[in-house]
Amino acid sequence: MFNKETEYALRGLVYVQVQNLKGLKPGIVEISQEIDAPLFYTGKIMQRLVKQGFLLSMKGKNGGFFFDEKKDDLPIRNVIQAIEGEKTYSGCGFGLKHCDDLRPCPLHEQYAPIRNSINDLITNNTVQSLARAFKVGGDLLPGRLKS
Amino acid sequence: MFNKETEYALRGLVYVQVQNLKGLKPGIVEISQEIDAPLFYTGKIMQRLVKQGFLLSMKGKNGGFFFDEKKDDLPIRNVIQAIEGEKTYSGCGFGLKHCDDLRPCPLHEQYAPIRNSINDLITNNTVQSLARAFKVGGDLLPGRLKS
DNA sequence: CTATTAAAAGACTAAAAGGTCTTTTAATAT
DNA sequence: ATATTAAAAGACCTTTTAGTCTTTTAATAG
Repeated sequence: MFNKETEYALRGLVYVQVQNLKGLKPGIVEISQEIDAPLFYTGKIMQRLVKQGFLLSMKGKNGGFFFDEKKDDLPIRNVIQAIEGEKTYSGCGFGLKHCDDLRPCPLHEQYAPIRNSINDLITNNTVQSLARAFKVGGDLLPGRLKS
Repeated sequence: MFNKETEYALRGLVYVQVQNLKGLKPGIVEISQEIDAPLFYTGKIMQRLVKQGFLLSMKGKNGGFFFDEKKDDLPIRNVIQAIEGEKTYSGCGFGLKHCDDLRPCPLHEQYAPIRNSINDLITNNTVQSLARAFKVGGDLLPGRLKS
């Protein structure tokens, strides 16, 4: 569904938020292990996300990644778009530039509602709501974010 | 939705079938122009499709690509799978290896029905049904397969 | 103040996807 | 038979995605 970078980014962000809820600021080594992603690649990705303003980080002892609690919840759509670009889930299912309700490609009628559902899904789910969803029965199952 | 090769393959196959219905066997130059794809890349892709048995071709004068009318209609799923592999539209939306109804990832409940719809779409639509769908009001609109 | 810790920066490599081009093979019209 | 046409084969190139690693910067605990 998503490319690798997006996958790692989403899993990383959700893991950070899960730990933040416990008052912890995880670092790259911990994050990469828990989300089952390559160490250095995870580092690069998390750093890009900080530069893009999705979350904060601190260097040095007791450093790590964390969310600014004053900010609104972060829809995963924002992350996906920042990584994969504007085109995501807006194009024609058949790859035609000109395809709409007036001049539909043969797949349009069937694909349009699917595309809408995907858009709803990535708009309505946030890093925070997903992190909360991992707490089934009040406790986070270990290793759940591993691929 | 699909990668470039799959897009070109599907558009190419539908174009061939549209022309076949008119008793014609288009060649690579014509196909690549009509589906708005790179000439040599289109050639390579069409040739792979022939080697995989999806359609037939003839060399030399009056040569070109065409479908074996004795064969069943070709679901686009078969083409997609041959190009993109088995994994297509079967994985977890969140990229987790272990994600099912029993141990769902936070997106599972929302993504599962979408994935099912996509699977239905690619199973039920065939190259032949799409080619017929392009004939709106009995006549094929020109340039409709251009991207 | 300094050793340690951990993120930031950025150079580099590998693999896959996307695309180009030339040469060879085969069909057929003349 | 042969010139012409068009697919087949396959070598190459470019870009993007994925991943690795080293060096630098900054925070803080002692």
